[in-house]
Amino acid sequence: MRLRIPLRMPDAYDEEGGVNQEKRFSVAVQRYRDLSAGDKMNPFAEQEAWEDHQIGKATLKFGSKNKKQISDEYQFVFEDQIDFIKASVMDGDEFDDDGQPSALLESKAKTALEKLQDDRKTLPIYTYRDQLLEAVENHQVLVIVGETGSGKTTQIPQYLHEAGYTKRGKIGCTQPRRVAAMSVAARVSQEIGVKLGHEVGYSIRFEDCTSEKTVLKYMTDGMLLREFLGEPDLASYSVVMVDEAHERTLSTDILFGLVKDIARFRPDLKLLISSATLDAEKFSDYFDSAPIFKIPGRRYPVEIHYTKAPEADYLDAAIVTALQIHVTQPPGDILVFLTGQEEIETAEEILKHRTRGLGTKIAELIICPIYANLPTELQAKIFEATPDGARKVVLATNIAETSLTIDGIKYVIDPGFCKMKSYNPRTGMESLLVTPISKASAMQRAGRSGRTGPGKCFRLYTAYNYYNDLDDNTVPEVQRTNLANVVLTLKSLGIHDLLHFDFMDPPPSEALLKALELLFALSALNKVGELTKVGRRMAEFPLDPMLSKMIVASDKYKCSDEVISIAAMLSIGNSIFYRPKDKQVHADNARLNFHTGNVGDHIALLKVYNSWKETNFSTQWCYENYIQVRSMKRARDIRDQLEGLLERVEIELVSNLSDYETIKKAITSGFFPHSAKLQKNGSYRTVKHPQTVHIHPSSGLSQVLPRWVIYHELVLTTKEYMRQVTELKPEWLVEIAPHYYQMKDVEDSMSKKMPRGEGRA
DNA sequence: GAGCACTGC
Repeated sequence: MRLRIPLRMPDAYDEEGGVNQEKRFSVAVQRYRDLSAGDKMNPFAEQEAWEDHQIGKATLKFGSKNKKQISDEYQFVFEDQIDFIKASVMDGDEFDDDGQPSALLESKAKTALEKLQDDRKTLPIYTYRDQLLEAVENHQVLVIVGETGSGKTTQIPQYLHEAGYTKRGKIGCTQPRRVAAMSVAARVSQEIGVKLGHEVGYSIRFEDCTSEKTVLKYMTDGMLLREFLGEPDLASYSVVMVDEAHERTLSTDILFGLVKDIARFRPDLKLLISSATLDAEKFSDYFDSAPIFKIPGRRYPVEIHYTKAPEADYLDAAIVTALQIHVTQPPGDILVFLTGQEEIETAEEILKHRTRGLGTKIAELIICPIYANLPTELQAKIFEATPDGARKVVLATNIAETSLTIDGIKYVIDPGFCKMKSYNPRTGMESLLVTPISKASAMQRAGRSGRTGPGKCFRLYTAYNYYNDLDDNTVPEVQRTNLANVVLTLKSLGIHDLLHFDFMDPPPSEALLKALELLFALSALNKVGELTKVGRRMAEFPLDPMLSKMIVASDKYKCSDEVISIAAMLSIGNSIFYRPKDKQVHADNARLNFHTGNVGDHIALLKVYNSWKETNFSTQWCYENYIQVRSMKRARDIRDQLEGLLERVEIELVSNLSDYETIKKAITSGFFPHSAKLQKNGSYRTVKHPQTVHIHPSSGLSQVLPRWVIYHELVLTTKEYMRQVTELKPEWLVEIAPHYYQMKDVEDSMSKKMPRGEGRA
């Protein structure tokens, strides 16, 4: 694949300054000019063909005589406008029946409502309202292809409501993201003129904004999956719409199999599968040749530019292209897709350095990094309006592909890579790899430049690369993840033959078998693969099975209070400690405070949580200890939810902070399959499926090297690492999991040969 | 003595 040559260091430009830069620009401009002037290849052809295809199909099927004029001021954004959500809720209050509405307020509300109703009629989908209702009437399952801006998400549930479908039950509409579920529900409640949470509501984790009255329910796909557990036939729903199905989230894929199944014995249930991409045929095939209903979108044209030859270093090419756009192109902000935090920081430094070298020769370039782990207050910068005469360049991860929308972007630079998680079921190891993106993803990125006006996308790869090297679609998550939790969920829905579960794209059978094997080891399944009582209790928790088992076991060890805190901290992953480049020593010292006594990483996490709690959840405390506030708040939410669930599985909330050993035994009850033993050379060997691993350097035990450890997870980075490690007494393994370990597994043959100074902490 | 794409329950 592509080679990365070392970046030219900024120093190299010190002496030559602007002159050199100008040379570079003209060369870079030429690269594109050659292409766009060339007659062999039309850089817009792909986009045009695609749009023709989209509009052509709709025209063909339904005729174009009623097609509405596209309105230029149309720019309603569905997703992730946190500011928008807040505004919407405040607008919604205008319709509140809060006692004594003034005459002025009433007339204002009426006008606003009328305007909203007028707006609804300008949406592309409005033209197809009657045909759509007819299609839903005549078919149980319908695949809907609708571009962003078609209005499908807000309008289809309303049309069905108006047509009377809510008399027989709720209409549920799933979204892959929480913010989308909230903001769409807010918008629809405004359009109908009801208070959010009454007739129109949303349901996401930690927040159920619905009531008895609710008939239009927007929700995350994961939330509908949890609802299946309490209502396996979805009896309270008359319609289920799975929106953004092309994103193929893990939950969406599981929902597909489940709704397809219940549709067979519930002929009254209507199913809408809504996707924004060209692979509608695949969805149709999966749902027994369901008809496809196409609705044209509404967006601005985007010019696509490719490089003439492959770029050896995409980061350098991206920086050059950004500067080139800045000096040659009309006003409009730039969005650059990079793979991760480190790359973004590097790009930021180089860009700053190069523009500084140019002095006043060019307009101001405002550089805005954005990635999920960037502290919230720094993220806000990308939403600030660009001052006149200046230009903004946003350096983003994939977060900007679907999760957030930035106004004013006119240019997109797409190097063609992203970081993707993969899972090896044989070793149980996860890794994050820089991988070429798919064509679908490239289209999505390009579209980010055409939201508020015509845009341009510069792809840092060739047209040949695009057509021949990129996959059509991203490998669905279900095929590259640990399935332990999926299998537990399906088992608790009474689905036994998982190897024949009707997945649209089946995961490797090895991954399913690995999950089954684990659940059996955890005593969640019996020998014939049925859920045990332990398994049913575990399924109540929205956690990975080993964490759930650890909580169930904490009942016996009388330390559920501590264990749910540890589970919450572990389940938020690797983003608790904040380690800025310029204060690494301080950050590391702060972290060491929680490791005194070599208690292990699990107990250290417990100490972090409890210390924060003692400060009454102080933000300041987090800053002082280099801890991410957002992660801690999330841990608190999860912990609260887990505490609520304890009652459901009849576990008493008991605290036993004085005895770390019992806490560690509870942890071992869930994580005994993850045990490892120290080798002579300081590495470890996993006990059950032997492989060589190491304690991650961020662990409090990385210098201590206990003889026996249990670990939370294995990750493959530069080495095979165990992340989150705690010391273990080998006899616990036989005591806690006699079905899994025998004495010979845990006999300590190396006690005589232990290196000096190492061994038990 | 390393490295944290992005969601979701």
